[in-house]
Amino acid sequence: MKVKVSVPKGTRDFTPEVMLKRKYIFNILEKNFRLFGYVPIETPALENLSTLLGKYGEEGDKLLFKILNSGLDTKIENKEIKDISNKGLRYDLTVPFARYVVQHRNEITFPFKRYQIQSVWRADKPQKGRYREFYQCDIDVIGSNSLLNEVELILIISHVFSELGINVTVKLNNRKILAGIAQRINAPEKLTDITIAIDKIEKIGLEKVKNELLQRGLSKHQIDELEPVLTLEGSNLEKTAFLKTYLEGIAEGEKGLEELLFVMDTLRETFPAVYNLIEFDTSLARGLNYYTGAILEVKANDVAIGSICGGGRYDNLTGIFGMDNVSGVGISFGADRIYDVMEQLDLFNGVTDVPAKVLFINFGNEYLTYIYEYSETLRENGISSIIYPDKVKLKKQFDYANKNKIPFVIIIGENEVNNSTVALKNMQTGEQQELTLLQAIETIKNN
RNA sequence: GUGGGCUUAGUUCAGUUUGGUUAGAACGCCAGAUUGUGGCUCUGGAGGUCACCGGUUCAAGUCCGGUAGUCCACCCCA
Repeated sequence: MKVKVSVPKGTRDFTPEVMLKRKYIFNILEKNFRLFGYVPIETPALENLSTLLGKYGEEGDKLLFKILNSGLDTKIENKEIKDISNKGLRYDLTVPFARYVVQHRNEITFPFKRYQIQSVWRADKPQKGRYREFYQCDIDVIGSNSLLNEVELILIISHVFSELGINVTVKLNNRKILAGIAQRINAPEKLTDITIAIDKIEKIGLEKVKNELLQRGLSKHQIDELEPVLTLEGSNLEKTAFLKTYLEGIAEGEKGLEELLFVMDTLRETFPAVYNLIEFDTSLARGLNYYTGAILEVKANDVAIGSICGGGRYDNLTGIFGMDNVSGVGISFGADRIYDVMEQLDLFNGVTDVPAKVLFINFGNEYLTYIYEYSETLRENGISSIIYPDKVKLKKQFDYANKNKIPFVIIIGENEVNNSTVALKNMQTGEQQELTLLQAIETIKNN
């Protein structure tokens, strides 16, 4: 009987072909994280609901996957959520990390630089570039207020995406600037409404944003005062020059601008090429409400997809768990979206791995001792090798090499045994040579 | 959470407009031509309860309703 099988909505299987490409991305990320001295940790897929709830805003709470308590009756009627569920799947890696830091505070030497590459889950409605289970690759520095951490994160972004071959723009802003703007128009309590509305300026245009602001309770006068910010254009320096005047006398706003300028100036003076990726964008808001300072988002220049990396500074995330005065800053690379971007731009061309470099043809057990010995020698030389397990017709064995993109086939039969050689066939060119094992190894290595 | 499109062989899709005998193609798969040499070619073969459940009808892949999945937009977000 035939059974219909499938994976749950919004989740995916990864085939070997896809996994080899994903590994390529993860390897580049991890290599760069290590080069900057970040160390790995992992946390459980499950967290206590009390750890997760209330950290991501109202919207985030709704998107949390909650796990039923074990030992429940099979029928649940009229139960409050707190009665039936006290655990949930992690929604991101930052909040579990804050929990980790608080819990392990006595073992950690600050500033603590960690990276974490694990999947997260959101009960979102899936669509393009949006999955219910996806990987985040986070790096955070916790226990340091220095803005040099922000500088370093942007430097890492630049390294990673240049190595991957993706042209990006790093959009930069600061929550304190946004707060200052809200204060400037006498609507500090409307900060969230303002940021949600101005975030859409590029998408829906000035007039519609003004309408939305009216609906969200701002006065005509306040909106007029806000308008120069909404229409702000020009170079980073022109924008910051405007805000310097606009935010004059508003302490929080001035502080935010000062932080932003420090990050930008440092990069301009030391890494001009990296600075050129940066765009100061007053409309960048970011939804997660634990951010307090710098916020940033990375967009791919050549593909229309949501942000592929984002993050910022959070001054008091550990405070929620009872550990005050520990500031953190971090970013999260969205591996699945990076994959989609690279696939669309055809950037995997020639970079992906093959299952093995060499396939040994099986002519029967009488040649097995040679095959085993030779394949071990290849492996000692770092050359991955497969022995075809069945003695079947050559066509099938060659087909296997083709389909798995294995570049070389080694044939050992009666002739080769008599001559103490191997027949090495290059599957791309079709060229076949009778060589000693050492010569064969050299040929494979040089290819 | 709101709105829309789609679902037919392993895959990509025709067929649905106008209901009518036995649902097609390409690619892929298997076997042979070719028992120590793959990609090309030729020959043959397997593979479908037309997503599921129900309704209308003498008759449903085709019309109607529901469910699920999937894709897209909005909301929000990686």
